[in-house]
Amino acid sequence: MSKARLPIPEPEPARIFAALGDRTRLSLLTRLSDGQPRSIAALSVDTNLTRQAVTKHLHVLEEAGIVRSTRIGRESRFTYRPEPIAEAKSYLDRVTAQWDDALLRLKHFVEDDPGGGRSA
Amino acid sequence: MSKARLPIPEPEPARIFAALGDRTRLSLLTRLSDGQPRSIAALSVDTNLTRQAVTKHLHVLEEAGIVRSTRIGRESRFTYRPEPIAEAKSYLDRVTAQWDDALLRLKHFVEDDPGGGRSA
DNA sequence: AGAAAAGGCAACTTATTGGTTGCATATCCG
DNA sequence: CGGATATGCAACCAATAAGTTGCCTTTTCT
Repeated sequence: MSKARLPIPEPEPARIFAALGDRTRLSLLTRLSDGQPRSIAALSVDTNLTRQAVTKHLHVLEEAGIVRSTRIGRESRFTYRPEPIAEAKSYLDRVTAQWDDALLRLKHFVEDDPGGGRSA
Repeated sequence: MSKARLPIPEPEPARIFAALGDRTRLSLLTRLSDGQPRSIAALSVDTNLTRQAVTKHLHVLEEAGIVRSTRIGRESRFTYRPEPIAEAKSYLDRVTAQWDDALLRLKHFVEDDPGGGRSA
């Protein structure tokens, strides 16, 4: 039994965040998140970078699972995939939840113990 | 009138995401997000990295505004700051919102035009 | 067929990152 | 005071990232 090949490697949060950690890639992301597939050429206009630079950024996004590429004729179309962004949000939600939980505990501690716990 | 100095540079989303794009820093973040300030030494135990490596990661988090450091006696305490994480979530929410919006438009388009818009 | 359009691939350069070691400084404590 | 604790600072190193240029292949379109 060989391990089933995953079509998409399900990248960990760190890889997703790293892919988002660049202005150019965030810009590409916001353009693609309207659901419209776009070619590299289309994504390269309105940028001062070369087509190859844009290509590299798109590959970074693709390896993070944030976009998918499909070759159609002579062009390759990049399409937004929502799952990794959802995973990133979920991760941040857990961080926030732990923080909120800590605040709540502190509040209860103070309220339930007006003396602040000091025995003196 | 000189521009008022911001105590914290209010980093852009890309910088925040970049700071989150590393396993070690995510690990430090989850430890600090319980609200407890910790010294560098305390954050360096349970890691195979050197203290200086941890220090560098903490500085990256600090420059992204995610933690704040305060020197107390001979040690510097790092404390979690929730604002940048909230900003990151808000950014991802906007991406998701645009995506959802696009899906909704598509749904309406299909429902309002059962012929798919093809005149032939 | 032949030019134009869209990409892929590879080599190369520069800057940044992640990590290390060594040493100096500041505190705390008995 | 003097040792242990906690950190800061600087130099240095290897790997990766960001971006470029040059060239070759595949499609389209007329």
